[in-house]
Amino acid sequence: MELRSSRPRTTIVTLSQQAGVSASTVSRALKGDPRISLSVRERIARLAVDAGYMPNALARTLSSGRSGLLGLVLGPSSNPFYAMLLEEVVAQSAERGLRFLILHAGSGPIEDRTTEALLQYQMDGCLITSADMSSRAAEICAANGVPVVMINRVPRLHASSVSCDNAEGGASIAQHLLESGHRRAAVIHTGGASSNGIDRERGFIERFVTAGGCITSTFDGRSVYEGGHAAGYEIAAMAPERRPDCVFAVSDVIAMGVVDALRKAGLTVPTDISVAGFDSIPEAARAAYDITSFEQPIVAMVRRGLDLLVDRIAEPALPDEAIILRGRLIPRGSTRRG
Amino acid sequence: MELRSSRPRTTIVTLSQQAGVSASTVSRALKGDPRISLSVRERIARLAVDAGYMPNALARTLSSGRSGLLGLVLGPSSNPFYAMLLEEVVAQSAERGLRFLILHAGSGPIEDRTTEALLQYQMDGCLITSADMSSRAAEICAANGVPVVMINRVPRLHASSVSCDNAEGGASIAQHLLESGHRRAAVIHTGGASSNGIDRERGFIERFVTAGGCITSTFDGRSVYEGGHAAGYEIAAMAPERRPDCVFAVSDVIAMGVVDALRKAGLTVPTDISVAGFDSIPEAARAAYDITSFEQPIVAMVRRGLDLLVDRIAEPALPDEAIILRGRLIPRGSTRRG
DNA sequence: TTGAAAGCGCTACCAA
DNA sequence: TTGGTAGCGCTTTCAA
Repeated sequence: MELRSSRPRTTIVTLSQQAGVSASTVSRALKGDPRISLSVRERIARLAVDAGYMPNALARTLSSGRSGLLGLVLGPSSNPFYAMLLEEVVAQSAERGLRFLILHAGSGPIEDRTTEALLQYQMDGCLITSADMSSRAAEICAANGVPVVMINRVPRLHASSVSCDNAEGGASIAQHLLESGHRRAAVIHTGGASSNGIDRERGFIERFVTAGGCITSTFDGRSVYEGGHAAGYEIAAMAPERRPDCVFAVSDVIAMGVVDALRKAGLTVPTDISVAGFDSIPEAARAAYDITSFEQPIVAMVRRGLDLLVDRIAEPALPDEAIILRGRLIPRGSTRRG
Repeated sequence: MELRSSRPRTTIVTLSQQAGVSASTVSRALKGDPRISLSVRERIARLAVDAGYMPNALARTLSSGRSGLLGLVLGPSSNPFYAMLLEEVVAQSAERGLRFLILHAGSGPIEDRTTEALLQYQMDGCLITSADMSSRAAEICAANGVPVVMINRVPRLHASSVSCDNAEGGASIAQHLLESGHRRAAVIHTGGASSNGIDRERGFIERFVTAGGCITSTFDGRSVYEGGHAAGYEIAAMAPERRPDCVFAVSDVIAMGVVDALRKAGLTVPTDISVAGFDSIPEAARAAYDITSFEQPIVAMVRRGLDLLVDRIAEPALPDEAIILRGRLIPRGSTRRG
């Protein structure tokens, strides 16, 4: 029964005995209830510090119904964008006193088993930052009345979301390329059903074509460097007169693959061909790549995402909400100017 | 009191009423206790499934003393090595049914507040995968009898650890460079107190110098790309006759910065100068960099780390243990041959 | 201003 | 093979 070998932890009862008051008084005193006289409050606070008292969050959950625990589903952190998202989420949740349980990290699907296991921990809510593969988890959460918020993904059902204006982002890139004289574009999409990728592609194509450009070809970049690399090779292999004069990849990791492949095939970026990406991750911004991109406002996205979640935990009846934040075009050296 | 708006969750009591048995019987039946007759066990199992019953892990904790929760401290995931470690930890812990609470992610120090808050969740153990900045957290865990295991870091106190043979890794790199005719090396370390970085540097220098090479200079790479980049520039700016013929960076991210800086300064890698890193992250292995490196056996490291942790949770009296795994030199194109 | 008591959902001990 | 009972540590009425 007594599993922890060290001395039994100080509990609220220990304290109440030491203080010569009841447990309820200690409970109230510790959370600063003004009904408890100041002197008693102070005395108990002192005792608690001396004893190194630490309330048992799990026991509290049982009686209060709130665990203070949130679930986190993270996309493949091999994409630095998700790694950034992770750090931002952790940093901001530390400030707010929110705790995250890791539900999943990576590109694979989330097993029902995992989701259910986590539900057993009475998560108050769930944050999903993943472009794909998380519908089922969201479903399970929704079915159990656990609020779900998605960052960087527009949900198909039962969830609120925060994303940047992907279509507008794609359009900005198109605009930028058009204005600098490009007319023939290749697009590298993700292949998957990610709403992000689709919106970016759609926004790009619409604007580019409307303004008189043409799309010469599209490729499946599978959201990874290697996918972009393969597409880049194919593009480089095209006859010069049939080759596009610019490439739009729906994410920076893909764009990095494209750039490397084009260079290896002997083409110069942007002289021979321009390349643009999306996300504006630091890796793609470095001088070696210097890729024109569309920056997602990560800090604000995370802030609003946590807002949505906290609000819905406090008031479960709130309707789903979809927040779209404006991103920012960042022209860099990978796209030829005027 | 009733916070969740939806129907009250099915509990063990609900089930026991439906089944017409006691709660204890349900509890035992559900965990397959052979003392309960098979027929009853099956009937209850069916009922549980029908009702969508999900045990409350928190309540279980309260009575059993085990939360099934582990704490995770993650290094800066801007370094892909940590991102890989994260995914591997999550994947393997899913298989083992372990749950992780995020204690920290990033390069900053962990605030005591955070550690303490997490302790309130009665974590059974804590996994630290970070080269630095986590001593205090480990202390607090140790003081509360929570087993700590560190991956990729050798602890100074109260913790078990798994790491690869960093000194041997540095030595292998040195050996490789020596055998291919290099004699003048620059070393880029992390500057910090990370035992990893220090061991790698020490192992490298010892072997290199012993075999007749010389260390021309050392730089502080601060564990980041930019640090390597700055060092690379300084190296490129040296007079050719004073310049080293090879560079050893204690991590691949640093090495990538070095390569980019050298190239930008007009030098060719490896013709003019060779560069080697450590970790063998995919980003540095790509054709654009193709950096010779020393691979850490991540899968095995995580496996053994979880082993250590699980063992110590079951048996807290086990002594601390330090496991060192062998890594593997991977020669690539960034170092000149013979 | 404080205390007593009930109960959150589950486990584990002791009986039967 | 099963049931009853007593907690685990905390919160929260209801009384005093």
